[in-house]
Amino acid sequence: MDLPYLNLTQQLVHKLGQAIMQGQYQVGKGLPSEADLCAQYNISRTATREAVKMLTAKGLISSRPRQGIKVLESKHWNFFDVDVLSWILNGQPNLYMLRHFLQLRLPIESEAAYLAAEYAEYDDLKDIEKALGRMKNATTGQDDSHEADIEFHQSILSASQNPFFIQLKSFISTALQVNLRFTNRMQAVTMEEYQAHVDIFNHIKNGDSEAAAKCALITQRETLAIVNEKIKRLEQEEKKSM
Amino acid sequence: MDLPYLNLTQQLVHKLGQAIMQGQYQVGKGLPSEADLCAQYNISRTATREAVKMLTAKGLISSRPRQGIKVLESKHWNFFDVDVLSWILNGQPNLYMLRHFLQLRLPIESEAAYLAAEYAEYDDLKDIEKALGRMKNATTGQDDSHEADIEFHQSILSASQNPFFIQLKSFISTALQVNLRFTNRMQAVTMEEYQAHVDIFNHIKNGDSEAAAKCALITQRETLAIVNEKIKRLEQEEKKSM
DNA sequence: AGATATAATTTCTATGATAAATGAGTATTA
DNA sequence: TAATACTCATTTATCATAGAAATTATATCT
Repeated sequence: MDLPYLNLTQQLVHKLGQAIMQGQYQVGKGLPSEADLCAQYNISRTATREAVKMLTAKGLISSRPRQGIKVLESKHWNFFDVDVLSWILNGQPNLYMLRHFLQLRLPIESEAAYLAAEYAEYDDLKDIEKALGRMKNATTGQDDSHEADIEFHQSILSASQNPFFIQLKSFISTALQVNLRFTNRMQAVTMEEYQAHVDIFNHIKNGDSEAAAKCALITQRETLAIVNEKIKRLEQEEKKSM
Repeated sequence: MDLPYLNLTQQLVHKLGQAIMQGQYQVGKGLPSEADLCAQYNISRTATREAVKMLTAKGLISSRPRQGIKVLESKHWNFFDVDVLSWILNGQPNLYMLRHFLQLRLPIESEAAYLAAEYAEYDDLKDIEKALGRMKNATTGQDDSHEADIEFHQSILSASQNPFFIQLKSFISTALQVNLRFTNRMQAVTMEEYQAHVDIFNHIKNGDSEAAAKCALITQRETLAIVNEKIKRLEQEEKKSM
């Protein structure tokens, strides 16, 4: 694997980030002081402080004289930061989290399709088409269905020509990986799913923004309905066992 | 004003952040080296390095030995970070940026209304109602229309019970301020606008998620249409003058 | 009781020194 | 000549130490 070299500061950033997401340090309560962190992780104050600053920049903690280092409330966390997101997912992903993801993806991707229909350029359409090709191959097991799926969604976000949607590419990509963890296998793309994606592409190509958005919305609402159903069953079981 | 105390590190973070957004340092090209920054801003290496780390955490720059400090491509920037966003807006807001904002707000706020209709709790409804009250007063000039508007949108995001939507509150709030800068005055809320908001609230209260979403969507599409029209006219004028 | 001063704790800032990573240029070798 | 290995200069990364500043708790005084 092409794992990048991480310097001490970044190592600590990741360790602390994960520790926070695993609930190792409670919200509002303090982390160890600067000096204690140095001792615990056996690194210099410089590196420790820089790590703290990076986590501060991501909205996870605050650090002030006398008060020490505190975990902030989750509403301050930058969920759209790829690091933060991955720490959360590696921490304690659950069905509720998955639902939250889907609830956000649903409107975003639908509107991205809408915008793509209006603003997509030639190269964007080529990219979407390419992803569709991979997806078709995945129906017969000739390509990785998961990768193809991600590529399709990303290409539509790119086609929106909107920097905010483009920024969300990494967010969506990460979100799709959680999805995978729950579905938990290399499921082949069904012919139905493939067809739904083809439909979206055609609407985009024809510049029919309303149809593209609607089509994308329906697909996602179905996925969300499945998760909601799962949660419902889960909650009923919990109720029974009480 | 209650401007918070900013330490040297954070001061530099803001200065550099704004400088980058104003295009003072070109993407791909390097910023001054660590040592030069110290000299230019007359602060220690410690503070300088920590500022660089914070900007790195926000995706604006990268810093490596020998290579120095470089501005990353904008696709790496964390647009959803409030600091980054405000730097962008203070940098060079324009109609295209405003359109990008609206394009994102549109699906988000619509779906937030949908979710609010499904998941809002008693207190959430109270908050929305309170914001509506302020908005009504704003129609007769008895309250600040801008503040009331922001409060309304925020309360709906909160009611969604989804942490991602809740995180977007600060984003939306900042975005609304750009909007204000373009409309550029304390316009009173019209009775029509107020009524549209009341409708959304009623749908949420009745748990009619589809209607709530649709209602919110329509309002926003209208706003967006106005901006699109403005841009169109602007582009035609530019064409003429060439 | 309330205002004011003092003290203790923790981060913030500054500085100096050394290590490590990186890339370019140079020499070496097949 | 081309590929490889080596050296060197540059820049950030890390460590260590010292003092300043901010914040809170406590004690003191009126």
